[in-house]
Amino acid sequence: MQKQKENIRQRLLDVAKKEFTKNGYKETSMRAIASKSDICLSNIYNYFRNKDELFKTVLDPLLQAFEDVLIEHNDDIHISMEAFINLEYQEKQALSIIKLVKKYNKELKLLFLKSTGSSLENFREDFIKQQTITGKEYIKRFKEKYPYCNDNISETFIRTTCALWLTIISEIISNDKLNNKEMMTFLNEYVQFCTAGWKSLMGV
Amino acid sequence: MQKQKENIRQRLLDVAKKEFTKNGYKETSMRAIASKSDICLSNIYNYFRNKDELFKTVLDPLLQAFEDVLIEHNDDIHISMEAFINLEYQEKQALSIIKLVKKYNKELKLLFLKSTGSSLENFREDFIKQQTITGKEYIKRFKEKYPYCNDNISETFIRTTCALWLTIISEIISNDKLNNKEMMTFLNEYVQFCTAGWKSLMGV
Amino acid sequence: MQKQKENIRQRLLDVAKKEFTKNGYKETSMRAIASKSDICLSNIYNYFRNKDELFKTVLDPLLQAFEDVLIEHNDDIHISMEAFINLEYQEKQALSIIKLVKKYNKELKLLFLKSTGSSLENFREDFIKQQTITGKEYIKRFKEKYPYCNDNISETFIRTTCALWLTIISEIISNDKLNNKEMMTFLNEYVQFCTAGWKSLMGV
Amino acid sequence: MQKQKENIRQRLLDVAKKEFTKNGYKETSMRAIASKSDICLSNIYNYFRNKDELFKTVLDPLLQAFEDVLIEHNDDIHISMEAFINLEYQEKQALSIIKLVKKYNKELKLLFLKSTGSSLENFREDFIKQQTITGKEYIKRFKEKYPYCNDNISETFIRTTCALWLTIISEIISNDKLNNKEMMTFLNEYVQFCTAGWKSLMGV
DNA sequence: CATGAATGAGAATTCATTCAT
DNA sequence: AATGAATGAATTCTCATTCAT
Repeated sequence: MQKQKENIRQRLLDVAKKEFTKNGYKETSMRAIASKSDICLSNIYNYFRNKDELFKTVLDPLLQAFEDVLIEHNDDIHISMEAFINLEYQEKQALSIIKLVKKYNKELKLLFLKSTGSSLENFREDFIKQQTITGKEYIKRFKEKYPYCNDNISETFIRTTCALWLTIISEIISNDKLNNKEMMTFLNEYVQFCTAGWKSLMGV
Repeated sequence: MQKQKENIRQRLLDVAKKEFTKNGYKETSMRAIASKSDICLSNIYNYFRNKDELFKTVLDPLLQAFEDVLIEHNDDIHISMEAFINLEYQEKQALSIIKLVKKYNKELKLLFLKSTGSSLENFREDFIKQQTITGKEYIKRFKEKYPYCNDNISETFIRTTCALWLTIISEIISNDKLNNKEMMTFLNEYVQFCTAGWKSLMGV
Repeated sequence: MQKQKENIRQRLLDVAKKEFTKNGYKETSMRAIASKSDICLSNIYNYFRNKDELFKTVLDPLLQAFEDVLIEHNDDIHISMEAFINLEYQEKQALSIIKLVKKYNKELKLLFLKSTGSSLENFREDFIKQQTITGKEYIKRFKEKYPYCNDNISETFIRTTCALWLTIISEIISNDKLNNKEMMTFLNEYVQFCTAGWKSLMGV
Repeated sequence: MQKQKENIRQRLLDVAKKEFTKNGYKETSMRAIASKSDICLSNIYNYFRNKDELFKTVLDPLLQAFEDVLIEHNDDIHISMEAFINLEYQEKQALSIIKLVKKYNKELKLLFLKSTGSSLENFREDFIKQQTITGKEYIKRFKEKYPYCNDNISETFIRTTCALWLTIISEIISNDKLNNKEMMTFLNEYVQFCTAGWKSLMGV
């Protein structure tokens, strides 16, 4: 009995993910989810309060992962030149992105490209805002450690680099055919590009 | 043969721009446009064949400007180190972007952020595709002129820089309060960042 | 001035005929007629009271011709074996049909196939009814002249032969490619078929 | 997965048949069907995908019957003089038509007289085309069996006799008050008429 | 006469959600 | 928990016609 319930719930989530991903939040109807999952339309409401909650539940694992990454990243943060020089460190970062992207490819697409109309439609914007704060803090502490560096970077530019981060992810997930090696190549280019950019801007 | 007074037409376009910008294409109803402009719903259809055409007409000036910029840019293209070194040239480019963004702030927001559901919803993607082709061509010709440079850049990365270009614009338009000076500061940071990045990547 | 008026009126009628013929009464909009004739929509109402009147005016010549044919036919009616035997007479009849069909091809199509929704939509039915009465009268008088013949023909059958008459016309007008010779061949087959049929039924 | 009770569905079909028959496909609105059947307008769409499907479902039994008749008739076909001579055979044919017409009186009216605008609007035309092919084939095989007969019959005439077949049906169904006996009388007249006609034309 | 503008009724269809059983 | 049924608001769009100027 209990198993049966989970069964239905999972089937709903699977179908919902698929449909939401294919057509976006707004263009996916509860009807469609019901019929494709062979579950009575009104029965869906026994499992999820409404469409938005179903949507959020679909994205829950990704949202969790995002939070984990942020927490880890913030804990991990060590203000040092290392981030600019240590390629190994950078590669590790890149790999963790790839892992995330691989695991949550569909969900990322959904969250960033297809969530208009849902309560998560501002996630991208919110995320950027938060990351911008973190970025500013980072530069401030960097300045404290390396006083000769230039910390006079406009907030807009910091925002932009955060947005770029998401643009990168969007690019990867939009491009279905990238294999692991191509991803690594790409990320290395990106890392090299940004490293040079930041060094130039901060005068280090 | 009916010919409409510009009066009404313009009022419609104004209200439509406002509403579309506020709620996006899909979430804006013809009803709303009608009532906010005090024009009978069915009367709208004497001026625009349908919602999509109204939307496209709102964006027409911007689309025109885009085309002009592209054409001019392509004509203008001169493969040279100058693009990397000549700050004056870069500043000129930056200024032309600022002008575009200032003039079409709302329309840009609309086109890039709120056009889902309309026939222009793929504009961003199409634009990136086209620009990627131009970018690849540019690198190829650059290599011919400066054979010692590295032209081994992945297509994905080129795509990303094009996307970045649009991300930049999106950032500027999302941030309503930027004055001219802040914009210039920001664009200079961006130019410096990218210049350093490209130099590093291409080994020049 | 007067010329101008006729000009517009005629242009309207021409375009209306074309559009009505193409899409039928109901599916043709006044708007379409206005725009295709480059005449202001509301101006149409200076020439025709409403859509239905425009439609009827388009069909007026045909309706006139129909009336003429009926009157002539009724005057002409001479109850005699001749109608069954005299091939020359029959050929004359056939030719007059061809002439009518050739001249009013489009109008006939319109009247019989595309008038649903207009006040003429029952023309076919009304015409058949009227012709049925004539047919019954004819048989009655035939019986008076040739008492040994069988006049016990059901009304339904008489109706059917009238309907057949219209079916014939519909067939000819549906088949755009028939040339004169083919039409004559066809009509002769029809005449021969009906002659034999009637002779058998009436026992003459 | 929703499965509907037959109850409501049937009520809808009944009302739809009535309304469609009264006003034709185009002039019958879903609104009207909803209100006359006391079923919420939007609820109809839980039973039928759209107006056209509702219409086709109403006519489904008739369409089935038509297919059955055609198949049976084609199997049954035996090229012989019998068709011209054997009155018993002809009467059998006539009776089967009567049965069809009695059973599907309303549906036939609907299909042939009121389906403009629906996806079945060309049924009559399509049916005639198909029957014309069958007719030509029949004559060809008849000629093979009875070489002395005349097989030089124009396609247009064959088409016309097929159309006549439908005209007959239309006549019967237009005339609501015919009882069985009158129908038989009428069909016998028709059979006699056609037999004589065909014999004359084919010279047998 | 011509015309720009308006209009109100009506069309089909979709949707998320609710409710009694 | 499951389901059939219902619903009301919303959507885009079409149309014949009228009216003041």
